[in-house]
Amino acid sequence: MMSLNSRKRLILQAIIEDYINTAEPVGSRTISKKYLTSVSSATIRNEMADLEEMGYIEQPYTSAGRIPSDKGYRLYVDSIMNQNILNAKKIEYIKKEFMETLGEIDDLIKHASKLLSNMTKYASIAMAPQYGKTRLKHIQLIGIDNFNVLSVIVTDVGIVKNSVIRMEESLDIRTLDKISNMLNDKLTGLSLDKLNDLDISNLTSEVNGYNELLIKVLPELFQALKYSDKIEVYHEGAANLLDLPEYSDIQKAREFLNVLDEHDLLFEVLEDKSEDLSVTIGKENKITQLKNCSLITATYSFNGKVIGSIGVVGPTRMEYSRVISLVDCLTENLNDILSKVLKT
Amino acid sequence: MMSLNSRKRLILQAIIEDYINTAEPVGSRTISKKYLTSVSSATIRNEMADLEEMGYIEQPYTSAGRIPSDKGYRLYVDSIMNQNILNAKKIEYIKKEFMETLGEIDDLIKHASKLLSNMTKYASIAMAPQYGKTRLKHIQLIGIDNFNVLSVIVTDVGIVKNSVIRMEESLDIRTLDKISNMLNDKLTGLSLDKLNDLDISNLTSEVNGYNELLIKVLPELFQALKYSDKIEVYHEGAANLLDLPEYSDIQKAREFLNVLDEHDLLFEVLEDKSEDLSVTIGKENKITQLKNCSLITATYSFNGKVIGSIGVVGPTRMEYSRVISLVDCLTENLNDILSKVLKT
DNA sequence: GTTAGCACTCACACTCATAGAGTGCTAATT
DNA sequence: AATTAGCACTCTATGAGTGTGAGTGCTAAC
Repeated sequence: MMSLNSRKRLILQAIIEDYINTAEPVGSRTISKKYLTSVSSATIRNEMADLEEMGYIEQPYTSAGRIPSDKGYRLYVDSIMNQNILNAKKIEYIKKEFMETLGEIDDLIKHASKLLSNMTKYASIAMAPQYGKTRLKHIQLIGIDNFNVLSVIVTDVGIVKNSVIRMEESLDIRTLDKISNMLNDKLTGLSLDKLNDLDISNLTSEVNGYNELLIKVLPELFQALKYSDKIEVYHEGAANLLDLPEYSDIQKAREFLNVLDEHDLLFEVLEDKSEDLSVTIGKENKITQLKNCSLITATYSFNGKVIGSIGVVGPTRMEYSRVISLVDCLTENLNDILSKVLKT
Repeated sequence: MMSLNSRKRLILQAIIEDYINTAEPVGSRTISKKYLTSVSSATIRNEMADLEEMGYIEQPYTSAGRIPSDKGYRLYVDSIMNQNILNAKKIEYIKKEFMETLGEIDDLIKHASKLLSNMTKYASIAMAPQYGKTRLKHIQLIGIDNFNVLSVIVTDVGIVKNSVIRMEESLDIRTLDKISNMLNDKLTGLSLDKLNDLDISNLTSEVNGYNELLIKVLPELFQALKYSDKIEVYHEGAANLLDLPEYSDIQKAREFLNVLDEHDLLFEVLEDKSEDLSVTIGKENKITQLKNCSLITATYSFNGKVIGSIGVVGPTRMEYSRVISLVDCLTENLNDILSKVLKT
């Protein structure tokens, strides 16, 4: 019976790591010379034939070396590879970068994304906080002048969209405050998603005479909130991938870049990640255009609640160990900063 | 004496337009067959030799056809090409797309950028409104809870950054209103750029006891405003360019994509455009990495004041006429919407 | 001033041979 | 029974050599 004994695992590891470095199919001689010097290439060949039969490696064409299959990478990531230990300098660097970022969460995430692509040399993708899942903390209507009202919505993770509402009738400060207070009373603590489903008419009874604001304007505002969640997806460092031989074929490069420009697809990819850190390899991806790619994503949270995710996209021939440790360290810092910045 | 007679101009036009379509050097026979059927190829050859001597066209190598030089394109754009007339459907389409956009200016610009790259099939770049040049209309401090103050800054073109400020000391609503009012009195009408240079200490005398807010927090806030102007540069449709033969060389593609990821560079490019509509061809670009590209940009304004710009980047072999008319139509609509949405 | 004719140039596509890396199998070795 | 040496075989990548065709510049005729 053919089993995945420890030598086979060593060989698989050797193949994967060599392939990750060189992007060239790995031959038996290379392994016997560079990795398992005590064994002859003939022996390695036999083992490789077995590994191929088991589906962990494949041959691009007859009499070429072997390259890892998605299944091979999966085994590697799950139980073969060594954990990469980030050196202190890098950790320090990440910390420092984060400390220097000022501004809102959005900026923080953008910065993190840029940092990630710079450090990994792959592309990074990120979604801004999904406010839908956060709770309303404060809503305030502010009169700017006679006919313009500014609405500001604050959630437990910070500020969200806010917009200027143009009114037909003029409202004085006193009235606006009154309405604000009423809205705060009724709505604070609700998740923004719920605001959408809310029956506004319940509220109107209490503040009569300002129907325009309540019935026409607010629902629109809430709708805009929902919409804005979807478009806040970024990517950075796409150009990095063009250096890799995987994308020396323009056609492939183009296909990949197209995915990055489709915010809907990216959103889909990032949205359904619930684990802390997730590795998706090649065909495991639901998105067809990403079947040649691997994704390493992590979620970031606030108040114990996941509010978004960020990650790295690259070819399946990715430096998993290195990237995982980077993503891990980065999100740790990110979460840290978030909890500090947003602390109530 | 060699002069740029009207036949030479026709030939130059033929060369440029054929080259724009095919990306292949254009030969004398092609021109005599497709464009100037009444003249023989030999004559065309003579004229082409002249055009080359004058610097309007060049030969990639001996005995190849001719391609336009930057100088040739320049002449073409300035005084040869026919103005493209957009068909009604396209105009309608642009109008419709704009009508359906809701949300803030930023979203509007992003949408416009996307629209532009989709319609032109080149890449588009855009900068969000430069608030620095706009005037403060309203500033408001809102207490969210005991230790968090939300500051909102409204300008004459809409909303800008606003941020939650965490305070050491608790401030009640009354106090915040008092400070808000004071700030409004003093600051309304100033351009945001000026806020930075402002001597805060002037203000403190009037509201004693709240030094933390005024001296420590506000300057930081203003600083953040300045910073945020720079990073709001987008690009869309980079992948479009990969379809062009100009970028079949990965190296070139990579170089170009890098520029797009460098927000500082893009900012620089977009910032110094003051004309209504500007065409920059090849080496006319200051940015070295764009010396092979042409740029067609336009500014958008509000209240007669230019607040940002948006444009198209592509190879020098660009469909100038078509793109110019699109950019023109688009910014016209954009300005239109802006003036309606923001009308006070 | 224009055109036909012609020799010349050069990139590109194509073929073909060779080298080299790697395999799988068999037989010998441990 | 597991390992290894040896060998024939396969397939790609590389580079040289060749032919083709588009295009030119020049000259001489119209």
